[in-house]
Amino acid sequence: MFSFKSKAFHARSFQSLASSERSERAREFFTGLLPSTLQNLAPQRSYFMSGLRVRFAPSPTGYLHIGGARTALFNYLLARKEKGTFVLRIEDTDVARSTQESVDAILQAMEWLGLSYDEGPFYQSERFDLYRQKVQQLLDSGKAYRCYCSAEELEARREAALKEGGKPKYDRTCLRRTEAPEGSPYVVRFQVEDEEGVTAFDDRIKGTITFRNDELDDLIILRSDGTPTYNFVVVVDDAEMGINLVIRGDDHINNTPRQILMYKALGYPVPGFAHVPMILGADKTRLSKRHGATSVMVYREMGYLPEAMVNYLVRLGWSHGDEEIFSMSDLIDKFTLEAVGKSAGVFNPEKLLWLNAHYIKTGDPARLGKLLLEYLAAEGIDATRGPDPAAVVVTLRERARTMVEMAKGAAFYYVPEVTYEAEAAAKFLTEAQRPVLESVTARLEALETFDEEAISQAFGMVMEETGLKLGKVAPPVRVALTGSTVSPSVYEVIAVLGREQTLQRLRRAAAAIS
RNA sequence: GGUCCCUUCGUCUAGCGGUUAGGACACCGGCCUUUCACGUCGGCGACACGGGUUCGAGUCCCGUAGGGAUCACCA
Repeated sequence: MFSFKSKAFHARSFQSLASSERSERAREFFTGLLPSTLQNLAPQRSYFMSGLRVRFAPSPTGYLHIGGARTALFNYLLARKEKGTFVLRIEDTDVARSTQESVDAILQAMEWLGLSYDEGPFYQSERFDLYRQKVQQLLDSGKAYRCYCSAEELEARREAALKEGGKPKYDRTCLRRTEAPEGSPYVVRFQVEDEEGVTAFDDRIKGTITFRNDELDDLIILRSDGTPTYNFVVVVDDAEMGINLVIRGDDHINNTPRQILMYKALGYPVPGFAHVPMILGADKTRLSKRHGATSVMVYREMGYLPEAMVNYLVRLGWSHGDEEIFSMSDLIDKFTLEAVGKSAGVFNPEKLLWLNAHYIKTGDPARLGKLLLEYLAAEGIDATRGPDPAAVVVTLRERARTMVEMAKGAAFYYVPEVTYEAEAAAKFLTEAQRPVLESVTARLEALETFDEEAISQAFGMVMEETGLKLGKVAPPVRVALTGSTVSPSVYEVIAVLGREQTLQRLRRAAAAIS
């Protein structure tokens, strides 16, 4: 079983936990599952978990986007499948660009998707003491050195090197420096040793990847303002938090060899790596705002269900034979890194929409009914009075692909007075149709039970009486009840609306003909 | 430009030396039908290219081309 090496981390982890109500809740949840004698072990980690420790480490500089969500999902799925531990860490070492709003947005999006974590969220901004200590360790052991070159100098040298066709690599001016300039600002660089050698790792998705060490730069690990940089803290934290498999976007492949060198220099075991391919836009470039919505929470606003998003995201780059539909528990059962593809995938909103329609069609009407209320409210419709939302969902679920579409389609049920579409009224609310409306009104009024079966029979009698086919009877009724020529089946609409509303709308329509 | 990664229908993918190269989304058409949908049946449509290895390559190897990522005191 894993044990924490660093006292500093031990103390700080509790500090972070205490700062987060969410992780308190997670802790209580797991604690409740344990025998009372073991409960005081629970805060650190649950005893029934396996050794796998993975993490999601977003940078809080914006909302949770599609790509990040998929990375988080893969981590989550593998942790749950292997009964491992899923750690959430907030990478906010760039204090200027990080915001609490972004942290909240990311947490909210993960909750919406159903991605729960076991430890964290840990904030790197609260762990600077640890990082400085580790920088000092490297300095003391001669594996890092101070560099006094200014950012402007470096930039100039980089450009010069590039212009001559050379590599924009740090020239190690300060490694050879014998006398440190008194009081000058400096950064700390990690020294890449063994320049003749290679650094290789066996990526769980991509296979073996090898880099020549002389391609690697002496990267900056501590800025002149004393704050550490990403490539360093990610190593320290992943090691200190006992992460043994790093699942992240493949834009990090190029960072991996120097991170491995730092693990070794700090005396840490090197974790496994799994680099998941990027998500591209339709033009095959990295997904960005100009490709449309990339924030997962914007999809919620657009009426998407979280299970559709999860299902779509996982199938983008992963497959299980010919299967397309996966619930979260299916995925926890079936997900493997071996079945993750190597190549980047194009984000296809059409397929997401199809999946969303599927989950609307098959979802629990009571749950969707509650959701519908929220989307109706967003449309400015008060649905506190009127038909049961669950019944409304049943009439609309086969013709709405998003909850927003459903809300628009459901509006007529709840408006106090239907607005007739001009063309619909002109065609179906005319003197010629008045007898039909009156006959339907009379038959429905006489009904003892008001269900679809009885309603259907009533229409049968109307057709007999008037000698008209349903194709002539239904349209004026539809317009009278919904204001539109497009709606669910009129029988369903009548049943859901109820006798009182139906008759009232029928009479109003007949009266409107004049 | 250097380095690294990738390459089966428009898109997501199945395939793990022998298949009429399968499925899904999208698109087109038929059927169903009280509107719109749903559903259902069918159609269109791919192994980037060139060399090898092999009795036999989408599958293995090497090139080429194309695409992507990365080269910061961002993460």
